[in-house]
Amino acid sequence: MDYSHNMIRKFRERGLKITPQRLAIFNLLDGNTGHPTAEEIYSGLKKDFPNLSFTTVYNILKSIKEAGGIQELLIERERAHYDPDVSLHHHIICTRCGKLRDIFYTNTSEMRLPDDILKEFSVTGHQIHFYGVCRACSENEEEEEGKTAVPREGANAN
Amino acid sequence: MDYSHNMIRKFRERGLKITPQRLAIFNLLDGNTGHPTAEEIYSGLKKDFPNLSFTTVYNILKSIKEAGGIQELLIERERAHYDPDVSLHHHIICTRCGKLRDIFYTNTSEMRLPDDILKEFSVTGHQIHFYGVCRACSENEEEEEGKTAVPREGANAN
DNA sequence: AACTAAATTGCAGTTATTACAATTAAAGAA
DNA sequence: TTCTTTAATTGTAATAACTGCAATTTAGTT
Ligand SMILES: [Mn+2]
Ligand SMILES: [Mn+2]
Ligand SMILES: [Zn+2]
Ligand SMILES: [Zn+2]
Repeated sequence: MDYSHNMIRKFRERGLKITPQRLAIFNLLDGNTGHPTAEEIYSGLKKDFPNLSFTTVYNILKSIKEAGGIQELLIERERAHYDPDVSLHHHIICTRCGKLRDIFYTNTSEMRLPDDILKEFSVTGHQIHFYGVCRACSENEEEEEGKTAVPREGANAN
Repeated sequence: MDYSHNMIRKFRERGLKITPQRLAIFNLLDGNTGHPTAEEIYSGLKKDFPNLSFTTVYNILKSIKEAGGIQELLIERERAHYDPDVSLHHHIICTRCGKLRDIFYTNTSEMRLPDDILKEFSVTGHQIHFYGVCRACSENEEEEEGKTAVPREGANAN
């Protein structure tokens, strides 16, 4: 609710119109910690907007991003995930099943970049992505391995 | 040279054959700090292997990655970049032109993850990506803006 | 109610990556 | 060296996420 109102305000400030599709996406994103993909957002709205276009979803996400209302997570090759929480936090994804979780990181060691980088780039943001294998996936794997080989402990490299 | 020999050894250990295409990719990657894409690797070898297949490039990159010889950088939506330097360092990319640079980060504040994450995931790695606008691009932008509006200082958000 | 610029829609592209079957070739044995 | 086996490479077709664009609709204003 709060998120939606903020976005409405931001969109108005930017001279963008408030359409039902935009409102619906604001509402879908509001408090959403699931890091949805464009496809998931599209599916989520399809019931209420039977002839919603994918193009519209992409357009709206682009506008929201430009207004600072989401971050686009480039954490897996196949597709982008969208996160309405633009505060400082990191993410971890299971490279087997794609399970994606927030990491609210306490160790606030300020990212101080080397001077030559700061001279060459005007930095706008950063993302920290962790990769791993989740419980469920490593247990499944053990089972499958078990048929032919000796099961190992959960730790294995990417 | 050293990189190639290591990769040859690693491939042998894993029972993989040493083919001319594989050798050529090892050599292309050896000491390569340019973070090439699959397409750039393909083009780089095309002179020596006129009927090299893209599939081969992707297959070989996959094998090298599985052998720990490269990291795949998922830093921009469009394509993956490959980095034969698998030691701890970060990257920054210009969101306008795609210029991609290493950041050798000194501040070694050990990434200590929250316990609930460590309980749920067996972590295999992480990547830190910075986004920004490079000198050349922000200067170009000023020029273009200058035609209609007042030029600003270099700092602008994504 | 009428107007107009902007948003949405429906498709048709684009592009990186993957799947797969047929051909070729590396590596080890004879 | 030649033979054999098995994996690697090739060529091509498929996939899937995203983008471009022209036509239609609509939000916001008068
Ligand atoms: Mn998040
Ligand atoms: Mn690098
Ligand atoms: Zn998993
Ligand atoms: Zn640039």
